[in-house]
Amino acid sequence: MADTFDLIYEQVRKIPRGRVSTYGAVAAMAGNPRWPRVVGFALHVNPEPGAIPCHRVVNRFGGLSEAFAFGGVNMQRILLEEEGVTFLPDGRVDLSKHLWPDTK
DNA sequence: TTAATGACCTATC
DNA sequence: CGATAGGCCATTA
Repeated sequence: MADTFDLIYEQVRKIPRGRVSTYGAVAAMAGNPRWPRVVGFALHVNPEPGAIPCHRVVNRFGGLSEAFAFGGVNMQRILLEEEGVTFLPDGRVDLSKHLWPDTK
């Protein structure tokens, strides 16, 4: 059942606080660099919203998702800000400062 | 069962 | 270097 999803959830759960990761990165870390779309679906299902911080997962542009499963997109922005994430005036997350893992 | 779509990304020209 | 096109997995209808 939760075989492919479990890997994704595991990766998302490993995301440190105050940091954001991308679907492609999570998928790649999960062991499948061709699941960015499945990752989105996995988070869409979000069977454990209390253990799967989807708000820490953003797309390659740093833009959050519009179909947030927690309660609201604005709530996601607050959560990230509370965690210490910086938001750009464009409404995107500063991947250059919170992208995880830090590609350096 | 087949077909289409989707919280996307990577590769190539 | 920059831009464009296509493709992959899974799910749902």
